[in-house]
Amino acid sequence: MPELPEVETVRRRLAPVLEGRRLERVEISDGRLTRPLDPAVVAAELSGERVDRLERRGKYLIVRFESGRALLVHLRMTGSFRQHATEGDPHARAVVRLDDGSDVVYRDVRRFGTWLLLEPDELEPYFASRLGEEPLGAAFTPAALSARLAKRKAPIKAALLDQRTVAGVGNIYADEALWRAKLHPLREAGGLRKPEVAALHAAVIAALEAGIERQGATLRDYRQPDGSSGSMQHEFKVYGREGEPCDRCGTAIDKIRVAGRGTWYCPRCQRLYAASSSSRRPSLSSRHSSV
DNA sequence: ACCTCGTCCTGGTTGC
DNA sequence: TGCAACCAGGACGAGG
Repeated sequence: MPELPEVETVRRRLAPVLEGRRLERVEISDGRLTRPLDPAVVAAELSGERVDRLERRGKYLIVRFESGRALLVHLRMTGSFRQHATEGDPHARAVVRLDDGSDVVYRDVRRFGTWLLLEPDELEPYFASRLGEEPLGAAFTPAALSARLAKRKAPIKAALLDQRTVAGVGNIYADEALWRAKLHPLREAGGLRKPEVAALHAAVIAALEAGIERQGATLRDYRQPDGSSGSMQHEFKVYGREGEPCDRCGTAIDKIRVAGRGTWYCPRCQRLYAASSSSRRPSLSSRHSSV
């Protein structure tokens, strides 16, 4: 499940390999990859293009060509790139031969990943309708996040998974950000108070930056293009840690299901309801009796 | 307009 | 032991 930190790590590794190179030949062996377009047609269109820059927007990799066209790659669950072909790899779905003679292999066990070739004027509208602010960009402010959450009745976890709220957050980093912000995943998105939104804003950034610093998390299939693993999985505060103690308070991490996704949180640090007033100030009866 | 849920996919794990 | 059922989940479209 490559999310923003994993995709950014792939981008950084692949950029020096691809930038400036001409795609000599492209072979696509998975009929689903370019759906609904014929993969042979897309492969032929890609052949001869020269890579200008490798960029990222949310979880999308953007291969920008000198022609102005762009190949949008979404890795979905199990998509990955390898700088070296492995003989007889059953999950290799495409091979790109570069003009320096090297091959870049795209592999994807579950075949959810997609390649979409866009003309120069198609890129902007494609993202505009699908993605919110880039979380590590200047436009992602507490006010911007607040505006995206306003009046939404959905649980905050569901809102974070919606790419129009903030681009690039997936199931893992949503849980990690909510833990950092001390917010229960079922809190109503539009009901967060201003300081809570501010905390969430900072938490999203912190969680994603921690992931990038660790070169992503390696779970199941995700690998970097050179085959090495990220280490963020060892830093998870809640994700996948059901029953283990919370780093802050020692309470056992709980697992629930929100928006159809496994969701981990600390039941003590991340309360759904504010602590009852009786725990903070004397009850009516005790005040009366203390006279 | 917003929200929830089913769909797509395969491989690893669980349960009988 | 063998095999079926279940689980993982990002984006999208259908339906409420």
